Amino acid sequence: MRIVVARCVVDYTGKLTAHLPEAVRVIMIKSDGSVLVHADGGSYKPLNWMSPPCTLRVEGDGGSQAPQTWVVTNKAGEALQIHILRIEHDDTHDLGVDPGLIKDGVEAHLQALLADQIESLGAGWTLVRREYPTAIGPVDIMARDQRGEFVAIEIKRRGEIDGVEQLTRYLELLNRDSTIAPVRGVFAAQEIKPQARVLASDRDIECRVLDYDALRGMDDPTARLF
Amino acid sequence: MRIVVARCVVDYTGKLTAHLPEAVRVIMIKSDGSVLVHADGGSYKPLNWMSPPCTLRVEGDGGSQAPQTWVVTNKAGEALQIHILRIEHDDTHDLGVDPGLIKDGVEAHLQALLADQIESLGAGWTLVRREYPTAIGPVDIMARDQRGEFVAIEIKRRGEIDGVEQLTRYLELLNRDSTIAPVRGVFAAQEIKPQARVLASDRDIECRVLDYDALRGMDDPTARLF
DNA sequence: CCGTAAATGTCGTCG
DNA sequence: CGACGACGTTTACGG
Repeated sequence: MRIVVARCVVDYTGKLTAHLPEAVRVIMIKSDGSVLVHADGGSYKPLNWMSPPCTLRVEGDGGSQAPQTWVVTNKAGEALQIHILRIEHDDTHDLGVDPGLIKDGVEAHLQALLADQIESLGAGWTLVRREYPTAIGPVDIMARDQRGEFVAIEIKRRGEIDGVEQLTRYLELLNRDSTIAPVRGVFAAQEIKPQARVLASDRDIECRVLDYDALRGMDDPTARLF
Repeated sequence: MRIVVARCVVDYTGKLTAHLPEAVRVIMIKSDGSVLVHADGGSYKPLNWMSPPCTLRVEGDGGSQAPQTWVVTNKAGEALQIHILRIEHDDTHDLGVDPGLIKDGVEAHLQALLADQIESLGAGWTLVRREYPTAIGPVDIMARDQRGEFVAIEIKRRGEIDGVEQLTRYLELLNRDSTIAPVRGVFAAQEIKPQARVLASDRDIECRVLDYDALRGMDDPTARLF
């Protein structure tokens, strides 16, 4: 990876047009050719960038410190032009291949925990299957209640309106199938936004707030991911 | 901004748990305290990060090159631990305040172009207004067709299911208003995904694919943003 | 500060 | 390779 600190002007043309006036910025050039232009603030998103695969070409190089333009292009015709006015720092490091990130705690894990502890939603409930397939996509969990009636469960970390819409579409479809109807819905999330709760209530969908730590505590500790 | 290249092990605990095994990575520490951990690949998203506002504390510093741990925390109780094993590079640069990004060509621009050329959707159509207000948010464009009936137009760069849901919510609300009902819907986007098209069709919403370049070409060139 | 919608979203997974 | 949904989404905008 090459790391350059330089006074520069940057222009992007592609999905949109963007322009950065003259200032000192950090330019990262990764070994796959991708380029990030960072300011000293904002969050992790660069001011401008080009994603791989792309190629970098140097124009008007009149010497190592002379003004020059770096042009990064890709197959889609997008272009990032970096006009270098003065280089303050320029260094290249060999980082090697990164071993990558190990994650835990996302929706998939919530789903696994809840499937293993389906009775936490109601006594006598049984698991039909996870990722229950339908024509418009899989239902997170299909279960049956103590009376044997089907329950479609949609799981989110944060429950918002679009999650209720998603579950509504599933329920509409599932209830056309006379072999399983009636199917009711449960919207389960670690946190449910008020507007989502209102919409769910309006559609007779039950909301359940999940306690991730409690589910983990009840879970078989040998099943830890790491 | 401080830029460090170091062999490190990184752990994040917060909204989830994440672990990065030992490797050489680039660590950016911005002046607002935020931290990014980048590998030499992937896209602009760091492997791990902490967004501002947050604070960095150094633990177990046994000398400038000795193993040490940087702990970045925020008010929400999230923590990023960076175990520094060996520093290959460490430099600080004063970038000053960035003048910021100037953008053009996003949905707002599509909306402006389409509002100016509303007849491209149908002969005799007239613009009622852009950002037509409703209780649940503004409709991108409200128009009337050649017969004077109202048409609510939702504009996206990429038309997906959630855009159709959004327009559906607007239409449901608008059609309760007897002074403008019936209101029909048009889903307009540069690109419309098949599933979105199916859902729109099911709800009697018309899909229209927008040609951005053609709309620009017809547009008054003096109206350029920059 | 909360809530919603947009994003050059990016990233995984699965067909 | 494209479609689809999740994301520690982040970010901008309005009430």
